[in-house]
Amino acid sequence: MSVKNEDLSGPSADHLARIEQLERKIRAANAQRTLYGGVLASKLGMHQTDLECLFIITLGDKVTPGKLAQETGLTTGAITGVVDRIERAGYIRRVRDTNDRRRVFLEPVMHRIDEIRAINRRTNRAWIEELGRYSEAELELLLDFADRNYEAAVNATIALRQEAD
Amino acid sequence: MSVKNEDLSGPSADHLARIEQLERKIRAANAQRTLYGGVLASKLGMHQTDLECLFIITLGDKVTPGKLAQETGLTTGAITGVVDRIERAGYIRRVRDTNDRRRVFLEPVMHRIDEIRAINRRTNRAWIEELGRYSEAELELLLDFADRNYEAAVNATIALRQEAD
DNA sequence: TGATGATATCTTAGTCACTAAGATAATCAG
DNA sequence: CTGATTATCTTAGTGACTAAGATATCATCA
Repeated sequence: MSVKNEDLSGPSADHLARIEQLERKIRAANAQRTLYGGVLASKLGMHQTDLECLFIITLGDKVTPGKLAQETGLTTGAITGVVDRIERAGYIRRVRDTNDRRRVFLEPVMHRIDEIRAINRRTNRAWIEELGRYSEAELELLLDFADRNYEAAVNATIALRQEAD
Repeated sequence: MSVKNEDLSGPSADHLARIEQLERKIRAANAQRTLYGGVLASKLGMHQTDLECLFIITLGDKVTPGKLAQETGLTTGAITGVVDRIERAGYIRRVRDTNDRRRVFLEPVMHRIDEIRAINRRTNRAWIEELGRYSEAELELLLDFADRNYEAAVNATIALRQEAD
């Protein structure tokens, strides 16, 4: 990331306004993506939470119910229900860990998950094309930004949890 | 946005891999921001949905319960409950539209909302600082990207809704 | 003006995903 | 072996949500 500072008095008011605008736009985009997730879930006959959990399962390696609970902030009891429904729908399988038989791995059933990906590719065709037009350098900036945004969110969550009530 | 295409055979495999990586990171950041919203909401003694609705109310101008229902995808019945709770907590006031007395404007109580913003500023101090280091050109790119992402999400949602079941 | 349909919000009844607490079972430490 | 810890599941109860309909206001037009 390049650094610029026209003067030493910190960001200008105009600059600050743009930053706030950026935050609002990101939140608006997030909200819209969340809405899309809800529509997609109901189209698939599943709950939004379940679809989000399924996404986490497909991202991570050897995800367990406990890890799902951590990452989503849901209780382990709720996760049992989530996993039950996703498994019954055929998107994952529970596989006992042979090393530690208390644990369960949530193994994605890829050919079923590809069905969902196919829908996403179809409805996001134009967007994927737009992304393809970004240069390597631009993608680099966006990737770095997304990374920082993620880290900032993690840190903000930790900070908030630690604040005295 | 600049356009680059090293060859005419479309994006390279490497380029495509980066795009997918970008999408995953954005989703991960979103999920983490959502989680933060949940923690913040519970800290404030409110529901996550209510906090999200409050955000929409503060963004838009003269937001009505009906518009809230549209933007969130919730039923008007659910929105009545949301608005009841936010109003009872003192963050908004119901104000009847004098022109069309069926309608209700949800008027944010700014000094109460500033309390929430103060928390966000506190927990996101480092992130805000990081944002301040981006150049105007970089911010421009990020803003444009967020815009496109939002539009793409809107279009994807419409496309998905229109697909035959 | 008065009747008809459309629109905005609220109400009601019922459902089910969620939480909190605890049960179960496996692992680990001494 | 014994007690403490960890991972998952179970159970009971709650309340946010949906679906359907009530209520009130507005718009249209004969």
